[in-house]
Amino acid sequence: MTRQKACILEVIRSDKAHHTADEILALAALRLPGISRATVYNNLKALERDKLIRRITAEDSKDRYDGSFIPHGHLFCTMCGEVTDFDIPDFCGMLMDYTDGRMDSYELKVRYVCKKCHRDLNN
Amino acid sequence: MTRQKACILEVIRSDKAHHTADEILALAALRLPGISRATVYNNLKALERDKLIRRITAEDSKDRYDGSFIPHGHLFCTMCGEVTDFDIPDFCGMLMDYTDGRMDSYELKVRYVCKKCHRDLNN
DNA sequence: TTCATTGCAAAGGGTTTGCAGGGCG
DNA sequence: CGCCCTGCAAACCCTTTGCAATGAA
Repeated sequence: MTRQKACILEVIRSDKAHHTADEILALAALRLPGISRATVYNNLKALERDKLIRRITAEDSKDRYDGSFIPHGHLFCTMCGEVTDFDIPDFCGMLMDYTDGRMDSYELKVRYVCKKCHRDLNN
Repeated sequence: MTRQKACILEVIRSDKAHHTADEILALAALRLPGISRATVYNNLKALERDKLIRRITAEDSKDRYDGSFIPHGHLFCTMCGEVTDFDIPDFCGMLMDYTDGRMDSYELKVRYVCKKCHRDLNN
């Protein structure tokens, strides 16, 4: 665990946002000026492999990183863009059953209309 | 609807596999020799916009395309990269319940080790 | 005719890699 | 001494774009 790796992990964990590699580089550079892009990518890969962070493949082809180790999905409101965490009790267990225990991880995105926007629609 | 566009759509629909743009180019070229990479990408984008195909953002950064309209998730083998359709009975209904009927669509990716790769691991 | 579409090649953009220098056991 | 990590730059690879030629309506 080098200073760089610790810093990158800290950056990802200290913020609920799901940052891109580039954003992580910029944030890490505030504390460790001179940290290089390659180091960020190296460590993101290593941290993901060690299950300390999760990679989210977004729509725009830039990967994003999530420091939460608790599996959960995301609700995307198609009207206001709000993103909410989303949990189905024992969804992991269900997927484990479906894959005969061969599941590694999952990613669930649900596009919907949030309560507030739905209410606004009916006014 | 040009010959090229029809051919690309036909290639995607005539096969359950989730092909990459490159594979689609190769398959389309069997029928329309000389079809260009740019044309394939142009049409994939147009077809996705018109909801005639679905784009799947895979782990390896190559996008894949799916001609099926029926909602379903995808299993990604972390070893061989194969992508398979995946259906949880009434998953849509379940998400509808969770969102009070406000769900629009969902995307479910499950990383796992496929049967074949799992068998190979144990030999 | 008219204008979107094609095909070619070059550019783009995120990610990965080769390699020399450095840090730590 | 050995090994892994860093940082830099160049390479990679998939995808997009600029532009002249083509073809569908």
